[in-house]
Parts: sequence; structure tokens; C-alpha cells
Amino acid sequence: MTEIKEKISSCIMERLERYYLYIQRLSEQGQVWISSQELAEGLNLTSSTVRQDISHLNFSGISKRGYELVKLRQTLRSVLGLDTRYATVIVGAGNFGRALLLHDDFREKGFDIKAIFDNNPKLIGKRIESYYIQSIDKLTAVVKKNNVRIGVIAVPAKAAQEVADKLTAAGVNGILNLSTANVQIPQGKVIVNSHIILDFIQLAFYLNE
Amino acid sequence: MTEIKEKISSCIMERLERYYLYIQRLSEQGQVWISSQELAEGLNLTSSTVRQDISHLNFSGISKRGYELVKLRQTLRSVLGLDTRYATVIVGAGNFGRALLLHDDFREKGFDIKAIFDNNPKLIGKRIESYYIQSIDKLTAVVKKNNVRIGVIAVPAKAAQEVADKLTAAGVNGILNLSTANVQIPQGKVIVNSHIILDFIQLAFYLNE
DNA sequence: TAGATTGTTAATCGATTAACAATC
DNA sequence: TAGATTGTTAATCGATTAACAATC
Repeated sequence: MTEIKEKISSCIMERLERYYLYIQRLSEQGQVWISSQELAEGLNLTSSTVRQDISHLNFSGISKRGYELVKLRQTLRSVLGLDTRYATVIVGAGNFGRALLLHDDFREKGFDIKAIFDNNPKLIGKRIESYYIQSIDKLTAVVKKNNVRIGVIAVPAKAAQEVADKLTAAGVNGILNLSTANVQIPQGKVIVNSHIILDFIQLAFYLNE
Repeated sequence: MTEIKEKISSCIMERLERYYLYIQRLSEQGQVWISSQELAEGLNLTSSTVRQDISHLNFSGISKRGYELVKLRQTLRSVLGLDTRYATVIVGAGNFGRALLLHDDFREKGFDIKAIFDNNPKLIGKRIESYYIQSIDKLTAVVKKNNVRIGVIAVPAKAAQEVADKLTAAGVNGILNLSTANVQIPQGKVIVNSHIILDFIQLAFYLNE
């Protein structure tokens, strides 16, 4: 598995994710086989790229038929690391934090949200469906108890670094940073930045072309 | 300007956005000059890449000092298309739609949210701060009246294509798709996909390396 | 068998980096 | 002037595409 991962650049990985979501949907609809051509058309790629990507996975298709959806999906799940579950916490109980908390898609894909934290005394103790907003002081205890691996930063940019420090100190290995801050983390930890404003700006750019 | 844009691949553009946000923050803190080296360190790039990127902008630095922050920021704003405002609507008044609606950052960057729509009769007419959730039937009228250029799809995947069709038919030019659906749009229109689940999956991948 | 589609090699294309002369 | 940093050219590196033999 490690050898497979080494061949996968971040560029290929991003496509693998899209294959996974696309295939998932087709297989729910009952489709059984898919050709590199069809996958390429669905995702705006060339069939050559698709075949190259899949060749990195130790997975084989069959001439004249293509790839077996269910098996390809399982291979992708395993390569992407989606056959384990990830205990997750959210820091920041603002609108985005709450929206994430209530979004079923994450649980379904393997991300179990264990708790949500805030440092605003007015919010602490408030209930959001089955969750109670907890004081950030409880973070370390919750992380340890639940073996939390992922922490989501859903606080304003200026508080982001502090939250990241608390999360990594508590033992979280991966951070999803929703703030626009440029957060620094210790070696060996992983951070993925997700700034929706960047997507708006991208749209602005293309609208002026 | 068009000639500048032609030189900018999507790859460079994504970095330009990050320069913009980073520089914005530094200039708020009162910094006046920045070197390619400093910018590179802040964003995990090489100074060579930074200089190459900036050289595409018809913008010059000064030897021994670097780039003047305020001017570079203005250039980036203009190249990225951020010196106009974008009337925007949100379709889908679920948790994400609401979170976006209430997020100040967008207005500040030039995206004016004019209205939020839903097709759920229980939600229509409900108030969210200064907005009232409107029936999707009102979409076309609102788009025309406000010269709306951007539509955000914040509905479940299975309704996404239908919403996209309505948005483009109403005259919107750009779509930000938050659902995981693979939405097709007419030639000449622009779509940017933003699927937060992909960022979670990315994290899962890197956590297993 | 004939035709279609994979898997893989080699060619092309583009992005990143290195290096250094020009400049402040 | 000496040293630092830009701007730019050329080299390297990696990703995408084309092409086609192997296979079903």
C-alpha cells in the first residue's frame, strides 16, 4: 500500500477523489462497468489520463468492458484511506461549525464528529441537536478519550493559529482549516486548507475572461 | 488586461489568490515592502516561483527592497477581477446556505448576497437576519432585477442540476457548486466546484501516509 | 474473427527551479 | 562601492497526451 501511495502525486490524488465520488453515484444507480472513456467524459478528462491514473492503483480493467465499478470503488476507498473511521472534532460553533456538525455526508464517508467547541461563554452548554457546545478547555480530554484524529478549525482567522496549537498539543494528527489564516503546524502533522472565499475569487477571475 | 489573463494558468491563478490574501493581512498590519523570499516562505513556495508569477502581472518590484505591498495588492485585485462587485444569490436555505449568507467575508471581498431561495414551503417566508427565504419561483425576477452574476448551489446533490439549469436560464453567468453533484452547464457559463468532503478525504489520504 | 478497450511506452507539453546578469 | 534582490533565461522536472501492441 505504501508503495502505491508513493506513486500518487497530489495532482493524481485529487482526481482519484473525484473518480471515487463519481463512481459511487453510478454504482448506486446500478451501473456495473465503466470505461476509461466514460469516466473521462463525466469528469472532463482524457481517457488516457484516466487509464494512467488507474494504472497506479494495482487495479486492472478488462479489455472491451472497462473497469468493474464496485471493485474500483473499493480500491479507491482503500487507497484514499476511507476504510477506517476518523474521530473528528470541530472548534468554533459559528454558522460554519454548526453547518458542518449537521451535515450527514461526513459521517457517511467515515468522519465521526465527536464534539464541537467554542470559547464564547454565551454558547457553551447550548445544544445543537444531539450535541452540546463545550468549552475549549475540554478539548484535550475529549481528544484523548475519543482518539480524535482530525480537528476542524472553524473560528475567525485571528484565532486560528491558537486553535491549531491546542489541537496539535491535544494529539490531533490532521487539521482541516476553514479560516483564511496561514496556520503553521509541527512537523509530522497534516493540514489541509479549505477557504471557500478562494472559490468565489476564482469565479470572479473566470467571469472577467 | 486580457493579454495578462491569457498568460495565467489556473495553477498560477490559485497562487495569486493566496498572495492576495496573505498580502492583504500583512498590509493591514502596516508592512510596506515584501521580498519574493518572504512571500515564498509564508506560503511554502520558492522565491523563484513567486518572481515568475509576479512577472506575469506587468508589475515591477525594486531590487534590494522587494515589492510594494499596497501596489501589488491593487494589481492582484485587478487581475483577479476583484475591483467590481458581484451580485450573488444562494439557492438552498439549509445549514450551509445560511452559513454563507451570514458570513461577512464575502461582502467585504465584493460578493453581495442579494437573496436566498428554497423550495421547501416550510422555509419560504422565514426570516434569516435581514433576509427572507424566497420561493425558487422568484429566482428569475430577482436575478434580472439585481443583475445577479453569481449563483451558489447549496442544495443536495440530486437537486443540483435542476438548480443549475434554473440559474443559467435566469441569466446568471457563474455558478459556485457546493453540492457533490457533477453539474453540466451551457457553453460560455462558468462553474467552480467546491466540495468540502474532498478536503476531508484529502486529509484521510495524508493521514495514512 | 473483428472490433473495442485496456495497459504501457514514448512524445509532448507545461510548470517549477536554478542560475545569473541587471539593478538598486 | 558592496551586497542584496529583482527579472529573465535556460534547465529540469513532472504531468498529460498520443499512439499502439496486447487482450478480451
